[in-house]
Formats: sequence, structure tokens, C-alpha cells
Amino acid sequence: MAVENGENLSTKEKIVKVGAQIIVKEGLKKFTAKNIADRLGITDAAIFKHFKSMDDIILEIINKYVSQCINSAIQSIEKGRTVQEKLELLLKSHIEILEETMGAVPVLCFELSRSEDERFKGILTNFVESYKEKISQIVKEGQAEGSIRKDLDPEDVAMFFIGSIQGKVFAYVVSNKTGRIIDDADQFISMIFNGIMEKR
Amino acid sequence: MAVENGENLSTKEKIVKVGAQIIVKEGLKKFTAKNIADRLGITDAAIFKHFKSMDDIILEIINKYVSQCINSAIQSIEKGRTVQEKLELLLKSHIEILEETMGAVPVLCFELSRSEDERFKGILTNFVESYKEKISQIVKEGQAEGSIRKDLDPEDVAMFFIGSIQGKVFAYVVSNKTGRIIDDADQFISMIFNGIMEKR
DNA sequence: CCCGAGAGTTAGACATAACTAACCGATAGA
DNA sequence: TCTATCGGTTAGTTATGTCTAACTCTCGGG
Repeated sequence: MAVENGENLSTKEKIVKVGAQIIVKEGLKKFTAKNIADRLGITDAAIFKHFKSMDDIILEIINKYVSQCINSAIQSIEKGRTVQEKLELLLKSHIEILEETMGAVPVLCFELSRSEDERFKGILTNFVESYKEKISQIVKEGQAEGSIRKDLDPEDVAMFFIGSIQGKVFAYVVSNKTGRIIDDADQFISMIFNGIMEKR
Repeated sequence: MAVENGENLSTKEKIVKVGAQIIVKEGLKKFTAKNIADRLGITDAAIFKHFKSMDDIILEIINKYVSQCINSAIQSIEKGRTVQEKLELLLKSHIEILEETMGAVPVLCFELSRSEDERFKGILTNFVESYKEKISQIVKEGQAEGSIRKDLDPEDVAMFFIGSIQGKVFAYVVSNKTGRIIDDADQFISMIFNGIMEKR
């Protein structure tokens, strides 16, 4: 089975791409040189012409997807005028990346933060921590101006945010679907903002 | 490193227990006969006196934890009088199991629904599907009686429910914590029910 | 035109995983 | 008391995974 849209990427880039694909769709156990090579129509030995070890591929995968995620988060926070708008933009940009990468970032975080490799763990827990910190900050702003419930812990709210997205990816992966991860982004955002209960 | 509280379980039960522990904390890749055996102070060959294959261990793990989860869900649905109470009890029972098993069920679902083994996938997607169906049904009730927002799709609400919990487990795993998964269950439930925004 | 680098190949070294076979000691029934 | 079974051992077999070495082909620059 060949790569989907293997256009004009270099072999090195293709390795990163299908490598991520494999981790996301089949798990770390299936992330092997032979598995990647087969999909690219080369031999496993050729992989090591581009990367000196399998770990190096993972490192490249992490850096690629995580940095993409952070950058778009920063951008959307800057663009938003009100607290609500900031959070909305943040969610939307996150959802966009999710769709583009088929949920790569959350799955990678989940898979690799449990690995024994301190480098992977370091980058990823760091990423989640700083992401949480950013959202937490906005939430505090919102509490100060009265738009966000004051009885909630800002960090918990931040993790609820991140967790909700992860939950969507979870559902996507478990149900074995192939289309969009989040069909109705507005409804999803509305659930996070307003809950599921009718207002009294 | 020996098993934590290896009381008076049979070796077979211990294998299931540490097997699940390994999958949850370190991932499927580390789920090996030697890894399990080391923690039990036996040799890897001894594992195969109790199970005829590694897959059989996984099957036993899945059945143990998933059936536990389903049973407690059914119980709490029956106990609840109002829709809100049903959902609350459901969440609380789910959280309880989560704490007891250190997030085993969601992690197992995530890890194993991506495996190529149709047996695992079948059991797990089935489980999630029926769980979703159950919640979905309650949500529809709630919409009929006016307690739950009518503008939301019941299945989406159900998956939001399940996903929120998965999100908590995600946070727990990524942050490498060891204590409780959900510190403040009431606050968590309140976020799902009422959202994060102040009511206007 | 040559030659070196890049990107492949095959072959193989080495480690580890799953499982089997043959053996062994305790222990519970007959 | 004899013996079969249970649960453990050691020592393999086979398969697979990572990575290296040595070789080949192609192609661009001097």
C-alpha cells in the first residue's frame, strides 16, 4: 500500500509523514522501519540513510506537529479581542489542525508521554503544560471580567478544554471513522461553553 | 520491581493485573511476557502455563475491566430517579472505577481499538457503542422533559460525556501524576452540565 | 569525462519477543 | 505410598526489529 498523496515530498519528509500516520492509526508498536519502508516502496535499510535511529524519526515527528500546534495557538490568542473570542479562536484553530493531521498531536502526546525516553516525555509534558498555562491565563482574565464562572479552578478549566478535544480524538479513533473528527465545531464549542443542561 | 499489593491473588490474576498496569502506564509495546514475569518474580515461560498466548491475556484484561464498567453503569442508571440524577450517578460510578483501575478502561479502548486484531476491536467498539447508546437514551429523555438542551444531538452529547472522562485520563497520563485522576468530581460534573461560562 | 555524494540495494550481526519442550519439585488424591 | 497434575525452571526455536557494511546506480559539477 503506497502513501496517500505522496506528491513532491522528499523521502525524508515522507518518512516523517507515514511514520506519524502509523503511530496515530496503529500505535507505537507498529512504528517500525519495515512498516514505514513498505509503504514508501523502499527497504528498511534505506530509512537509516535519512535518520540515524528510529528515535530520531519520532523526535522529528513530535517537533513538527507540536510546534505547528503551539504556533497556531499563539496566533489565535493574539487575534481574539474578548476572552470568549480568544477561547473560540483557540478551539477553532486547534480543531483545524486536528483535522489536517488526523488527530496527530493528542495521540502522539498520549503514546509518547508514556515512553521511557526522557526526551520525548520532556518535550510533550512541557508542551501540554505550557498550553494549559496559556489557556489558564485567559480563563483568569475571563473570571476577572465576569464572563467565566468564578467557582471553577482555572487550571481545571484549561484541562477541561484540552481534554474535551482529546475526547473527540478518542471517539474518532475508537469508532474507526475516516472523515472529520469534529463534525459540528460550533455545537462542540457551545457544549464546552454552556454545558448540556437547559438554563433555568 | 515487585507488584504493588500482590496480596493473595493467584498468579493468573496477578498476570492480568500487572498486564493491565503495563498497558496503561507504559503502552502496548511494553506489554511483553518478560516484562510481566519480571514484576512477578517468575520467568517468562511460566506465563504460558497460565495463558496459551499473549493475546489471551489481553482478552482477559479487556473482559475484566470492560464488564466491570458496564455493570456499574447499568446499576447507576437504574438507581437514578430523574434524568439529571441518572447522569450524575453514571458519571460518579464511572469516575469511581477510573480511580480504582487507574484509568484502565479508556486507555485499553484507545490502545486496543487500533490493533489489527478483530476480536479486540470488536469487543471494544461494541462496548463504546452500547455505552453511547445508553447515555444517548437518557439524554433524549432529558430533552423530552426539558432539562437538557434541545439544540444538541443526543449522540454528540453522549460522546461529549465519554470524551470528557477520557480527557481527564489523558491529562492524568500525560502529566505523569500518581494520585487521583479526578480531584474534584463535583466541579468536573458541573462543568459538563453547565459549561464554563457565567450564565447571562 | 571522471568522481564523489546521495539514495538506494542485499546481507548479515545482534537483541529481543513469543512460544515450546523437557525437566523438576511439591502436593493432593486414590 | 504412588502418581498425576500444577506451576515453576532452563534451554532452545523461530520470527522480527534495529542498525551496519559493503556494494551499486545515478546524476551534477569540476
